[in-house]
Amino acid sequence: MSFGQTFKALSDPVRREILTLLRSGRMSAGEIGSHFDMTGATISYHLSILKKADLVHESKYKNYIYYELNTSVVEEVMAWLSHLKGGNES
Amino acid sequence: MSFGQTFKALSDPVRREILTLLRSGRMSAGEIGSHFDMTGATISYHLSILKKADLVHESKYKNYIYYELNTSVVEEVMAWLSHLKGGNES
DNA sequence: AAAGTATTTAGAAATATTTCTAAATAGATA
DNA sequence: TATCTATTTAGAAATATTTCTAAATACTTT
Repeated sequence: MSFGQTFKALSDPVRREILTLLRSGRMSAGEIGSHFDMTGATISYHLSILKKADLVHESKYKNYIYYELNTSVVEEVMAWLSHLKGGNES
Repeated sequence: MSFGQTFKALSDPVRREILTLLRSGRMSAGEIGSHFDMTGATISYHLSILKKADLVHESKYKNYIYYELNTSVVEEVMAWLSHLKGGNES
């Protein structure tokens, strides 16, 4: 995991909204796309960025690809931020 | 404050390193720049991004401009991330 | 006031990001 | 098997980001 990749993934409003949608559970690519006024190809691009940043995991079922939040990376980012404001250890 | 701006600011490695430097206290622009193999103009550009994201504050003394971390925005970002992984309230 | 030091601003070049359309892939159903 | 549905990939256009050099600003010291 690289923080650069993770923060870059988090820097786009569409991707943050996708993550927010996934708070309530796994969702297929198409279902995610239906919340946005964009082509499926664009949504797929954003999902690939989130996947590379390991912020989501995918699983296949029938015709669909389901995405779900990976909270462990979210926690790593929080730990980095916590260290930042944490004071002057090490 | 906009999360987009904040995450974008955090997505660059130079800017994350500047913030890490500022963990140990305020520092002048030149002192910050001396830690990088880049022109002062480039460092100034990065500082302006951090400033716009409200991640740092500046104060002037004599010839120098000092920068320091603004931890309150760091906390707002952490709160957003916490909400993300937090489960399904609201 | 003149010269020096610290920092920013302007403008340009190289690179990266975001979006689209069109085509490709993969799996499901008729 | 042929076709339909869901999703991704490729390629291109528009926009944004990062870096540099050169010049401008601002404050200090001589």
